[in-house]
Amino acid sequence: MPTIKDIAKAAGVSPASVSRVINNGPKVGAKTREKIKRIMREMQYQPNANAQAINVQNNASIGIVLADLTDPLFAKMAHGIEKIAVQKDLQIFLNSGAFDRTSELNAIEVLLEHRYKALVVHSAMIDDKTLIEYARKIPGLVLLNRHIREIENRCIWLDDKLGGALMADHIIEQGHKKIVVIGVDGIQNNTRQRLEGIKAQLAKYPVHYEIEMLEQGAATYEGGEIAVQNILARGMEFSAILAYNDAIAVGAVSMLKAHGLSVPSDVSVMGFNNLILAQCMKPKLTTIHNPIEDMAMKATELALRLSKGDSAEQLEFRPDEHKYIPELIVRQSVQKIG
Amino acid sequence: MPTIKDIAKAAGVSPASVSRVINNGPKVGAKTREKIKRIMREMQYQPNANAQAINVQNNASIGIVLADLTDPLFAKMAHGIEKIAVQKDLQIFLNSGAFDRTSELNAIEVLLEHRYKALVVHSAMIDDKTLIEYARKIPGLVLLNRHIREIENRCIWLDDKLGGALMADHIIEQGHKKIVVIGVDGIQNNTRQRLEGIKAQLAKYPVHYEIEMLEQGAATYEGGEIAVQNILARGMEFSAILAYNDAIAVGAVSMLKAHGLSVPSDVSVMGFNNLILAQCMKPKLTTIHNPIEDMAMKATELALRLSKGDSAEQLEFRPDEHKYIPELIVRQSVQKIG
DNA sequence: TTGAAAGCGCTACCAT
DNA sequence: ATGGTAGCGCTTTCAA
Repeated sequence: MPTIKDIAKAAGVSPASVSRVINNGPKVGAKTREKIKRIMREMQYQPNANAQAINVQNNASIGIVLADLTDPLFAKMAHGIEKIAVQKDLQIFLNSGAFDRTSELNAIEVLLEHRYKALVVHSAMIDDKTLIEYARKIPGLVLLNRHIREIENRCIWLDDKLGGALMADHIIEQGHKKIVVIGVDGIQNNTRQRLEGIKAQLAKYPVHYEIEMLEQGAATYEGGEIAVQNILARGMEFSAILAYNDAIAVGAVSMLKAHGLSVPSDVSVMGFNNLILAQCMKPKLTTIHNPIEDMAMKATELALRLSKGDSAEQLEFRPDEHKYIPELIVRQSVQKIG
Repeated sequence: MPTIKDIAKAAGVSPASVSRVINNGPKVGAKTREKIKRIMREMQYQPNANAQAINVQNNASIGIVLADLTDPLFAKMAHGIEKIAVQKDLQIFLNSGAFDRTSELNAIEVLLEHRYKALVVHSAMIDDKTLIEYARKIPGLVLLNRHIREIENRCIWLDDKLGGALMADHIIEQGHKKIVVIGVDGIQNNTRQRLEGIKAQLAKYPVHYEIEMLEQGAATYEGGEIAVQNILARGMEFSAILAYNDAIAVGAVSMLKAHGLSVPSDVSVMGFNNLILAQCMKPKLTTIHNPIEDMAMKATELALRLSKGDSAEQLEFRPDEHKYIPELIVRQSVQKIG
């Protein structure tokens, strides 16, 4: 693999000139430039990005950490980030945390060791305190899909409380009084926020509601099946299920059917996120739209801006630009009762 | 940001010793080691991966290129690759090609510039010739989900012909004679292979079949909807649709319904890949299982092995270890007719 | 416009 | 067990 020196020698010039050509720098004569280019092509020269990175401060690419590659929401985030990257002609380097605290931390560390300056981090398992420290230490770090008050100017998040409220409102309007919420465990506070939103909203109505919270492991189809099995096994009474996401909702519907309960005539079910899944389901899933792709784009732009030197504090902080609004999507999985 | 020299100075030792400690090397006294470790912690030392990479030949991490982050099949690939990475305690760096030839090429180049030695490439848009050149040039490059005869010892692929044959067999057994195949355009030869498989299989039966091939853009839900619209607009007659993947199939089902045709009583539909989507659908989708996760794991292991110096030619090539077998999954979207 | 040379942060060899 | 030091491939002054 030829180095810059080999090229220089072959072209009869100095390494400095070759470097200038590589970087499209000025101060190289036209014919010299052409000659060097030709030789580079002939010798199949390939710059060594590591050597370049060691010299220049600035690693322009964007480093991203995603909690879980298997989450379908991931695809949307990745897509949003990618859009910005393509638009600005930047590279993205993705590291996955596999939904595990240690891996997530490791993913961040690796990116830091490679001296990425703009970091979009979607962490589900790292605690607030640690993330705050990171944020303080790394100017270009932005948290996607997470809200930590102390560093909220560095966060892009969904108004989960509102999301919960929207769910509650809809389900109340349809006359439901015995409600089961299926959340997920882990550090993620989306679950808690939404539950708060749900409860707060219920409290506004002058009726007594029974609400059960069920936190179980996986935010997946299988997770939804298991959750419903548990609910049924416990003999709970309920007419509605509010699921943490669409996949859980779909799994729940399937397990309900397996037990002879049909949706929405026997049980109403709501999902969250409004992924494709929700609209191909039968019955089509009533859910909450999550503008995660927009959020990802915003987070990327922010990370890029911050990494360019504008400190977060200098940027005026407008909460409405950081907090995104969920929306109720009414379809067919909720039915009016009593 | 402190360097190795700063640490050495602060600890009153030489950079060499610090380097040894960083790399858990031998030949450092216990107390010296502890002292250096302490100082590193105190000064928040963070190794510079670029500087490290410039010295050691070997970039142990795995570079991966994926054609499209938004393809749900992607999640499975990524997951498979990740499994191996975690197991071997290696980092993965992912670059996306956004389903565009130039981006895919660029993604590979960037990885090469960073001197990644093990490359798992899932390219949909780069032509055979270019990939062959890359494979020849880069010992650790493996192609995932693609079969190029000239370098098949460097490919991990699905037997798409068999996949097509399985579809054909099933649909024939159910008595269908007018069949529409929905493929996708682009360089991808999966479509062609499957079509070949379908046709070859049909030819074995002593009956006349009408088969229409429709290549349209997106391998998505929306793509499926559009395809069915086109089929209907052209006034084609058909009793069965064989879709390129589950998403298309689901979109097709939805559009059929919108036109008053129900599945499977009016039209039978088959998907491909057997993603979660296929089993939450109503009717549950009859489809072909694609063991893409296993394939991804295999590709990663192979890339790793090749990058370690065993040249591909030395490794005995056992086709059955490179060619994966699809499987028919019978559910509810295909019905027996006349 | 061009070249010489001093680093960038780290590793690894050779001494001690 | 430790230190000195010559690179790794590249960029970037500073001189010419």
